[in-house]
Amino acid sequence: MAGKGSELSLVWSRPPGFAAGAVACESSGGESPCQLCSAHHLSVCGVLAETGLRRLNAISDQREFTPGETLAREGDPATQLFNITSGVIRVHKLLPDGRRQIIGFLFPGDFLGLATGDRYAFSAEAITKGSACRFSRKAYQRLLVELPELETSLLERTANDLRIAQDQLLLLGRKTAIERLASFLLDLSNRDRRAGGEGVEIALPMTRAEIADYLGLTTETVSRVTSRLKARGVIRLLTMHSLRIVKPAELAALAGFETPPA
Amino acid sequence: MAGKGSELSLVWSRPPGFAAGAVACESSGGESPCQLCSAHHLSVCGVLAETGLRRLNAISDQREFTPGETLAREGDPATQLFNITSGVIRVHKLLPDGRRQIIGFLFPGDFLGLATGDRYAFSAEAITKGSACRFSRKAYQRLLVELPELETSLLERTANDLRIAQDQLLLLGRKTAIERLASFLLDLSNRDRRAGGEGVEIALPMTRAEIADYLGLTTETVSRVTSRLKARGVIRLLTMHSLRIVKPAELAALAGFETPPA
DNA sequence: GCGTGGCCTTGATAAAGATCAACCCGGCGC
DNA sequence: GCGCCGGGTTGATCTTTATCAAGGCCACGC
Repeated sequence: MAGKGSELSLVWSRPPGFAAGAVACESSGGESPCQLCSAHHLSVCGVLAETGLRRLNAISDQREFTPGETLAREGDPATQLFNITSGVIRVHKLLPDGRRQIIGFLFPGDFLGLATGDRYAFSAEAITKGSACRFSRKAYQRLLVELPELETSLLERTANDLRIAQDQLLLLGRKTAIERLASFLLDLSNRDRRAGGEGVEIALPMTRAEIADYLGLTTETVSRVTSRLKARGVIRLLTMHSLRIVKPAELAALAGFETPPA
Repeated sequence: MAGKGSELSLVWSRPPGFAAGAVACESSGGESPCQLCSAHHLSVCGVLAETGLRRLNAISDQREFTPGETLAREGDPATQLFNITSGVIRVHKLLPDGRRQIIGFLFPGDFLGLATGDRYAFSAEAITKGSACRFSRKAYQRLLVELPELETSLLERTANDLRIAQDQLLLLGRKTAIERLASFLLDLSNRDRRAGGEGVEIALPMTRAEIADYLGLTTETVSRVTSRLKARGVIRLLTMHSLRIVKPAELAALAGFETPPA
């Protein structure tokens, strides 16, 4: 009763950590386009062998995007799936009066679009220019049946996204403004480390307003709290869109990071 | 590279809506125990045919629980998975100083325990007495490889859980106290309807403190806001732990339900 | 039947963060 | 070069919700 007729509910997905796979799915026209994709080792498709990759490639095309461009709109039919190969995307939900909650920021290797039901439950817009592999949802679902390792990988990521969302529930429900910002900066730091960086110099491609809408705060509060962290010598602003973590331990302590009591 | 060695990251899962399946997985000792399970049509295992069910049943045992009992503790090795067959469970995370965020309430048919990494990222405790099918995580993961329809079903549910979590992000990040409570009551109403009820008389098995920790509020605020809804004639309290929705439309309007602007 | 404890409600006050407002700064177009 | 504009910071005030406190209700045990 499942497996073939079931409407798969895909939402969006990030690498659970270091993906161990080999290659990815950017199709740029060369003889093995996915092999050249710079997001290969971070993507769901990273688990696929030559054959599977070719099949995935066959149903994908490349989509470039520029800042402000919309990839998906909340409420629209969810016909397309994306695998981000470069650039940064923000994903958000709106209330009728315009209040916005940013659900997440997507970076290369993240997967976008797999929504419960047949309509997007969120909007996705580009923050920077970039590119993504685009799939028809139907075709992707059909392929999933035939590539169980892809389905397993997707389940893994979806479960990981769920864990991340649950961490964010704790943040939004119970953390103070400074704890929220500290947690956010540590997340960015960890992401940078997973991508091979030092996790010390952090890029902030998003605006203060976007950070605010992600952390359930206002721009003013984000700005004030940033200043407090700066004043305490925990961070140093390099430019408007990059900073350095000077005291990682103090930042972690402020974040109340994942340290349940005895 | 995936599919067999991959560490599956199972978290917890609910029915995406009406599950169309046939039978479920409670093992009570009869000749086809799963067939008799009252949660069969709500559970992941609902998609399995006779053979698959028997195999699942072979690796499961029945676990009864009483109010206050702990099924999983945040930080402990995540060795067990549960499929709730009766009763209500609360799932929460803690900050070092004891602040609590309830991640969700689990009802019959919900799936619990599939955590990223090898430790539970949350605690799960019984609110009422009840029972669950218990599985070893390892055995379950092994079985998933052989029962692709089960894996598909699990992916579907995990994606659905993710959508629910994202709705909750919007609630915690951007909704006011009264909007949060209204949304919560509508969720319970919808759940009741999916379980075959009218969605009008709502059971509240949890305490005010638990509602507060789910909605990112305090007990006092939950109590005050409940009183306001009562005063406006939107709801009527029947007992401490059940109420009637008198004006569903008004409640939905207050909840700001999923109605993004034009 | 009475006392006790847990849970809930309501009131008074306090605090965190939102809102309103002014100003700064840097980039861009003209 | 100058003015404009979007984004960011900082300050003053206001609002929402938390916190502190008191009291009510109900179930349970003795």
